[in-house]
Amino acid sequence: MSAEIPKQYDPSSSEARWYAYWEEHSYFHSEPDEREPYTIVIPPPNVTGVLHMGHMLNNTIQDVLVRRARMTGKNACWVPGTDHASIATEAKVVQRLREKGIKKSDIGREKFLEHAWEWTHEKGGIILQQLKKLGASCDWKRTRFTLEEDLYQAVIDCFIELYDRGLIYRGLRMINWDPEAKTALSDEEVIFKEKNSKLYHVSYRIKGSGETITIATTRPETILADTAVCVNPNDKRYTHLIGKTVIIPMVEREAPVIADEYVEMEFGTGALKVTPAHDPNDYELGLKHKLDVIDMLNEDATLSEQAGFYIGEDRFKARKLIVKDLEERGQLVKVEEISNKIGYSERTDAVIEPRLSLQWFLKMKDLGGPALENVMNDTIRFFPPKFKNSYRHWMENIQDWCISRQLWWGQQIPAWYYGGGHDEYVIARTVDEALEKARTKSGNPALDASAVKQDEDVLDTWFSSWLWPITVFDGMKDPKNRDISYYYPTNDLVTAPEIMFFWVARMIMAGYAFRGEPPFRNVYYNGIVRDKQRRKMSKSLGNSPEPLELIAQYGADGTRVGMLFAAPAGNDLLFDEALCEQGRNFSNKIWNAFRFLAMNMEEGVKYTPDTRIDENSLADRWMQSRLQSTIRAMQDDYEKYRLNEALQEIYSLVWDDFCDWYIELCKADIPGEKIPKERLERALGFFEELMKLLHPFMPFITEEIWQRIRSRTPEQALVITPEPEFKSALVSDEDAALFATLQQLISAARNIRAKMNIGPNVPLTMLVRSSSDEEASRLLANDWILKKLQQIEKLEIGPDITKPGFAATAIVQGMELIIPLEGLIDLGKERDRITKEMSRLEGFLKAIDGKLSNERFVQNAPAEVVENERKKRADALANLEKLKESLVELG
RNA sequence: GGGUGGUUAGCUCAGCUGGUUCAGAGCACCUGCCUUACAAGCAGGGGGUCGGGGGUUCGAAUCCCUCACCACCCA
Repeated sequence: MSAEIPKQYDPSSSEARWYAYWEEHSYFHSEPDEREPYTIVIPPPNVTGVLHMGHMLNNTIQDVLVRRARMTGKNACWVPGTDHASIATEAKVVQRLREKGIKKSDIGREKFLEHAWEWTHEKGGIILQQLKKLGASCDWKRTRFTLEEDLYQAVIDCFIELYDRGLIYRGLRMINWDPEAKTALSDEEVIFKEKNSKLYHVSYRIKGSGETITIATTRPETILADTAVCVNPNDKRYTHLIGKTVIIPMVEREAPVIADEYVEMEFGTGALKVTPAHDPNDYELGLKHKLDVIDMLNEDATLSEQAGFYIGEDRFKARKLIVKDLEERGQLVKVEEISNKIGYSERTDAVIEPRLSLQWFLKMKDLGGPALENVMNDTIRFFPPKFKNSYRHWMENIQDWCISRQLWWGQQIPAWYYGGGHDEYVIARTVDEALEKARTKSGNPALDASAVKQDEDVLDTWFSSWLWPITVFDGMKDPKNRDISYYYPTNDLVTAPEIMFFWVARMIMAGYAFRGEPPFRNVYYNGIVRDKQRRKMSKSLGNSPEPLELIAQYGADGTRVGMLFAAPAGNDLLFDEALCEQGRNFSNKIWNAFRFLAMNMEEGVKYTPDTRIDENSLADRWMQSRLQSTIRAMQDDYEKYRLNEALQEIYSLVWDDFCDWYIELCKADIPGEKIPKERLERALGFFEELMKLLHPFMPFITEEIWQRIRSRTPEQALVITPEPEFKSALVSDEDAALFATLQQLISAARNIRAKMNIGPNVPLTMLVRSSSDEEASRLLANDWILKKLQQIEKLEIGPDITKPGFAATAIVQGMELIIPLEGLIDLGKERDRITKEMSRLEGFLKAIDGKLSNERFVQNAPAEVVENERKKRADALANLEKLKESLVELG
């Protein structure tokens, strides 16, 4: 097995092979059993989407959690799936049809949906295939889609249930209108962006006097729908005008001047035009002051008949036109440059138009109660907890949720109209049921099927994905089934903070509303992936690397490590390919560690990795102790969801401790000879433990090596191997300290070599003046470690070492390391080195003396602290003395 | 405008309830090395008055106030 192992690790072949092997043996599939469940539901990506960096990070984290849970003996179940992304998908289908010259309205609902399904089947699920490349250990047999039959029905059931509870109503309200997609949006789907705008000052005539009042507006075209002018009652400038009548420019309509404290006196002119149909605040004012409502916009944001002017023109065109006309009429006072926030559609990026519209709403107040309480009391924990604040803020100011969308791609609202009246509808699953209900409600038994017509609109996609943790286990259809009883509540949810309100909050509401239990126990918010300039990575900016190319270049393991290295929970990730490179380098390091051990195997000999150490070897005891401390630290990190720190722990254990020290000490004494069998087996034993700890982060290379170390049955695959147990008895601080002393002596010797230009192969004399005989004997008992890692011709350790005149010295743990420099050595350099060290110590001493000479410190600080300062002082003084001597001896 | 979080080495960050050389890690950088696996490597090294100011305390990166700046969320 020794000869053919390549010098560089090639991830491509092993990744495909091991993923296929895992799938073939169904390691990722879960069925309820007597074990404790561990469940994650994936945040469903858009069915027609492709993998981007955000998905990479999000799913890497989930995979680490799931794989780790699987290795701690839990019945791990990670449910994958996609959502139908109502607006985004419909927009794409509409566009595709347009390219073929087909208009949505021409082909009708049924045909349109055929096209949508076609598109979905064509593009759908690609993203899930991409996740496999990343190594995601999802239970693919459980893959769900929010628009498949069962989940469709679940959403309808949910709607009906909430309607029956009196939580859903149909109402005329101010909503966010997307004129591009021609649909209503929820508040959460509106993105506010800071823009440079113009503030137009327009003067309105006061009826029956020569006076005018000047208002300021950013949307002058809406003047056409003004029905009042409002001032602050405390504003002395305008008091005399309150109750008077103004003439609205252009349309010459009369409207009252009203007073309301809502108006900010400082903004603009302090006088506000009121357009109840086209601004949410104005709408509220309109209700309060019983103003007329004039709707001047069509659904595509062109001006309607109601406007009176510019009919049929786009709103932005109309804006230009009215500004010109006002100017000509002398009513445009001035134009000011300002910056303000403008709402855009999250999906189509169209400027949102506030619009009065008849829509379906869900009352949020009652649903929000338990959802708020159980996050605040940590029944559901947030990582990092700082997000609890914004969650609370949102929850406490929650508005009713507009759940209807003027789209076809989605669950059609189960409302049936039998007349034009506001109240003439029924809620029903089928046309027959609707008819029956309609007959009862209308008192007209003669109604026939042609008289009832289902609502054309569909429900917000989030109105299906808020049920996701329930519906993936068919918990709406069959609330007591085996799966939902076993897997629900799920354990962890991993998602981006951006969708905390869209999705997380609503899932929590649904969880309590339909199951009386939270949907999950913990929410881990991963950061947003940004580029080095902190810009969010996006397709449109073109600043995002292609995920699959990263995987091809650095391997899935390398890419995962690269992402996680930079991803503390809740902090944004500044992605840099160099991190993936580091991950790839780590893969290669592991590979070569294995390669080295494999090269030391004798042909035809069977090696059995051994986790029992050689009790007589300090190196073994130290490595064991380090391993155990790391196991403990990683457990702690996992509990706190500090995955990047867990990764750092194992990275450092593998690279710094195992490769740089342990393997070095394992090497055969004579170059070219093989490592003795038992020693090699112990190294392999450690190596196996490391592979277990590393597996959740780097699943592929660890499985590859695991399977190469010995041949395994499918039951012995690493993916289902229990992670190492922590055994506190095996942690030895004493061994760790002794080994650390030896490491420092070696480092000090290397330092001297480097400073003095002494090559690594030049044999040295090492003299160590210890503080006691015991210390000397402890070190001497392990002198092989020094000799193994340094070319030493003579080694002496003891309290009575005498120092030759020409020698370099270093202080290690209060001991003096002396290296005689009889050869060609630069005395000046050594003198510089010592002088530098002395001045460092003097500075240190000065700080301590400052403390100790402060009487109040000595009196008030705890005795141990004072004592410790005294000891530090004594140590520093002693070290300084030794260095002084050395300096004298150098002449 | 309201809220939240942040400002520590060139970059990204850790540093919990003040006191162990507590000023750290990784990357980058500099120097020297193809030393029995790995140059995608090995060894060694330099670098920060912890955003400014003030306060509490014997003692502050850590607690309080204030200012500046940045980011995010909400209106």
